[in-house]
Amino acid sequence: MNYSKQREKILDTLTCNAIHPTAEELLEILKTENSNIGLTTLYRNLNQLAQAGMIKKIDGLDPSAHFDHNTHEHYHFICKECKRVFDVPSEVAPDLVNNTRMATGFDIENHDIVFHGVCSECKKRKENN
Amino acid sequence: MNYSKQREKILDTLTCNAIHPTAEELLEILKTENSNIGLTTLYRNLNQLAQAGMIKKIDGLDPSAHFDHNTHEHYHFICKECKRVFDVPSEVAPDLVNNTRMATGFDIENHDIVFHGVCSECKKRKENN
DNA sequence: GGTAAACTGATAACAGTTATCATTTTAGGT
DNA sequence: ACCTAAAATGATAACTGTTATCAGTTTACC
Repeated sequence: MNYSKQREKILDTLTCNAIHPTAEELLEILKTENSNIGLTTLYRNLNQLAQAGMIKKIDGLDPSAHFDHNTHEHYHFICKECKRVFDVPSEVAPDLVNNTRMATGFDIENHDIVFHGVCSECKKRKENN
Repeated sequence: MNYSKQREKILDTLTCNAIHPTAEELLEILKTENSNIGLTTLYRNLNQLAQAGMIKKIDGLDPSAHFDHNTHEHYHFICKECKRVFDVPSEVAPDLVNNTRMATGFDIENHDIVFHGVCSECKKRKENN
């Protein structure tokens, strides 16, 4: 993998915008920063960075994939009201991989957990109405 | 929700083919059983059944969604070799929802876990080569 | 400085899914 | 049974997110 100006910018922008953006959302942010990166280039680099383990691709949230600069083990919660994506610490599922390896006998290389529900802010807002 | 011949057939076929098929796969199975159900009808009914809690929609496996007649709490493992989808019992993650509720303060309505790796059969096959 | 490999980005294609809508089926009341 | 309104069908067209193509540009290394 060679250096590229665009890839550096993409990684920077994702790191500074820890909101788990989709590719489209990231493109918008880049535009507002006067970085007109082509859509193909964006997708290509996001996939390359994910493959290299430098970012994480989150599937199963929307039709569209979200991207996360945080590569440490953690999970995700999506609020069905405001659609924001929140991090969930991996401690909520201790021994998950070991338990699953024992239960199934399979080699587990990675796993994702996605929670759906209502976040604190939206819960509060709904109660006040 | 009114009765419909097509919906009954779709639910039956999904129940008798517990392989977590995609919509396209299910359509193929239906065709071999001489049930020519329209693609739109299939998608509409799968979504309706999922909404009604009679089946489960599994996202985050492929680009395409898979469908599961088993609505009891359980998780999924997809083998990156043979692409088959296996069930994982929910006991591998005890107290997951409670822990997450405590850690985040959010209302959790549902959650999914997807494991990726290599299943026993494929592991064996690879070792013999 | 030259060259091979890697990268860009506009365009076109593609896959999975949903909207549209005229026709048919279902279910409940008279 | 019949009438009617609501629900369901399915062919077609549209839409969304993503990837392939490919000529031109940039990178890295001898």
